[in-house]
Amino acid sequence: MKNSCLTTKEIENVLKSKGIQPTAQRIAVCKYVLCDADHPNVDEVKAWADENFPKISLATVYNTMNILVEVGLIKTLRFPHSDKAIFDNNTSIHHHFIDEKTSKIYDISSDEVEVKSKLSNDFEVKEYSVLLVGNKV
Amino acid sequence: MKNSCLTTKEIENVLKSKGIQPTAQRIAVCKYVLCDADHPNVDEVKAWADENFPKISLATVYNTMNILVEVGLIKTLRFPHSDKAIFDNNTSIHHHFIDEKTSKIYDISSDEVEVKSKLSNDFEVKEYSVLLVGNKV
DNA sequence: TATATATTTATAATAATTCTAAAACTATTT
DNA sequence: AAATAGTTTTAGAATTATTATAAATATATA
Repeated sequence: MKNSCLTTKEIENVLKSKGIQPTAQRIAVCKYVLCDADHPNVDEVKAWADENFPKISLATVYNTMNILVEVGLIKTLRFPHSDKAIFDNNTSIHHHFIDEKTSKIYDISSDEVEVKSKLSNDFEVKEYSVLLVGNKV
Repeated sequence: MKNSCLTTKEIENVLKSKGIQPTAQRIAVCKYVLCDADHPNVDEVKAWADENFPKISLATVYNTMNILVEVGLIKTLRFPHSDKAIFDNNTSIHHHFIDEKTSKIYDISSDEVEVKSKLSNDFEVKEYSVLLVGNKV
């Protein structure tokens, strides 16, 4: 398993703090999803887990991802080019650039793209993000 | 059928100009999708067609939407809250506000939300759009 | 340790979309 | 106008993404 941004103990504590039982499968998924993963879809999480964890079912992967989204540890993204959900462990405001050819997603910080809303008050904006599409050279 | 923004003749011409044979089914779908529809999904297009056109199959609806996207008459949108494709007959740069509660999508013009990119040159941006999420009052 | 509760699993079910191949339609050639 | 070639539509099968189910397993609690 690759070097992770969080120790097992830390992941356990994060899960507990959110009221989630830190089972072996959940910890394994989190090791990938909260650290090394870069906008993975469910298949990628499953593939990683199959290589780095003795046994996990696809149902548990889906279930765990849904739980992580519910408690706000990750976010679900969907883009026009694919019908698969993509997950993002960066839950603060930021943006995405998607390469037309490769479909690779790049995180774009709020510093790099400025958004100014002049919307009327009846639009109460809670969050926003910019999707940029183009060519990465 | 509701009052449409394009006559049948005009739709025929639009399709022909894109190299698409203007069949009865395609014209019917276009009457809705290019005019009255407001961010419909495939089900909504099918439901409209079932009421306003003698007979059309779901496969033809999918097929027609795909063709319209290919030639650039409409765009596909996908948002985190749903795994269904949503179609937009506004193909120029604009933005979307989605109401958390109702999932209704509001078009937001470029005048209302300003986007300024400071991205480095290796990101060649071809198009972009802002997704705003919140509460519409 | 026994028991209650929660989680995981394999599999079935559902839902969105695409594929297939025959039938129906449209355009073109005669 | 009939024959032919090419295109589109259709019903239904296939595929893919995701959720539901219910039995087996694991964990927490008394």
